[in-house]
Amino acid sequence: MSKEKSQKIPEVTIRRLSAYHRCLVRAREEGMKVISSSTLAKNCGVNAAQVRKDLAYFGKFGIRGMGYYVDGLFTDIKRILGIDRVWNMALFGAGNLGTALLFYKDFLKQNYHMVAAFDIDPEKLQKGAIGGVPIYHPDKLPEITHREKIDIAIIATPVSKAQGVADQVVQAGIRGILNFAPTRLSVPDNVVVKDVFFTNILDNLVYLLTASR
Amino acid sequence: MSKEKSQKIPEVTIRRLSAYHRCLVRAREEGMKVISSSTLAKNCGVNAAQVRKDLAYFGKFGIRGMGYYVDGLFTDIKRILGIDRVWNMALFGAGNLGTALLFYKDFLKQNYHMVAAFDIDPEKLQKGAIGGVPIYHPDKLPEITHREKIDIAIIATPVSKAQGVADQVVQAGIRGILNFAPTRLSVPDNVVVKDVFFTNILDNLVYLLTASR
DNA sequence: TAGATTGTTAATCGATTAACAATC
DNA sequence: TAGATTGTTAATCGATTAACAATC
Repeated sequence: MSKEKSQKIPEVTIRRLSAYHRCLVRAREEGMKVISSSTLAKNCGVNAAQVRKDLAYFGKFGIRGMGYYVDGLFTDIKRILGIDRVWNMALFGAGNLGTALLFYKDFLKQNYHMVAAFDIDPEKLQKGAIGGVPIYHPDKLPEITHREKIDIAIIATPVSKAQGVADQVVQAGIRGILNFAPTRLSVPDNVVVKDVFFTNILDNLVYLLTASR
Repeated sequence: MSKEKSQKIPEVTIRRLSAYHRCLVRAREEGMKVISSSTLAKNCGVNAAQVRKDLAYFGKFGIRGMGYYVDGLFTDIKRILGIDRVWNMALFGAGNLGTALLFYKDFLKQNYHMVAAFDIDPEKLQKGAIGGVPIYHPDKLPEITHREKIDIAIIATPVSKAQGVADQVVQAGIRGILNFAPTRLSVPDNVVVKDVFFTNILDNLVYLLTASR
């Protein structure tokens, strides 16, 4: 049973849903058939009422007195998040980080497919592919985007190139960007950007170490 | 002027402080001498009152009618975050992602020094170093931790090895962990862990694309 | 039925922001 | 002095959690 209520869903709820999903993968591997909100909460380090509240935004998934069917909840959360299908991704910038991402195995496990890489380095273009992913010159972006049905761009270029690439990506009709270049990208309202800034995360870690608790 | 009030500082405030810091780096490069809370806010995509509130947790840094000295605020934020010194890091797991991190240039720019890498692969140990960073067998962890004064462990091993490595790291006296292995680590209360889970971030992106706004 | 756990309400807690006196 | 912008208060908004009736 699921009625997606039209209501503002907090961003943190979505992040936690993703964490619950990860826990459920584990629970399935361990052969659990049913899980309670309190067990799920403990495994994810959150409050049990919060688990139930988060799920309540999207419907009723449990059985009173019993808990949640692991398989059922797993499927429902996938559907809620939109990860019950394949998402095609293209990498921009096949440097060290980019290359590592081309080889990254966890993407595939979760239905995230890396279908193309773009770089301007003639040597890399010469190779044709890295980690089994074909490399193209950015000139080919519009063509490849269409042919490979690219949904998401991963930007791993130097900062100096990132905004330009973002502009081209948006121009080609891609609406999702995962940005590793440590700079804020400006994009139209209908495009979604998620930043992964390693040094900001380290700053956060260091603050907690310095404030020492 | 700065009196660190003993008050609970929200985690989001620290994250924003890190973003302000990034903006100030840029402002300095552009030769700006003074910046107002509204300009800083606009550059970081937040509310101007929020910038002032965030700073107010730590003291008074501005001049009424004028704004903030770019250099002064830059220095103050570095001090608040604890990034006004060098932090030594060690990498665990020199696979694709790990190797990319060994070559990652932005760490150095921000006083994050990668001083050692640990791996069990004989071939890698044979090489002695990757990206200028010496590689050791984990057996040497206690010795190297002490000698190189390692503050932070970066875990980039497979999930199956991550908890074991975390245990060794904690045992060696390291109190900060940046974890790339997609699994929750259990550590003592006095140890700080920050997770970087690529697929969770993609899940989040995908939800927003699916919910389409 | 007795025991357990959900779904949901209401209370609490915390973060954001508008507004403005203070002051450069 | 007039104009500008801070630092801070108070109002608003939103998220977390305790509590419990509903119900398996």
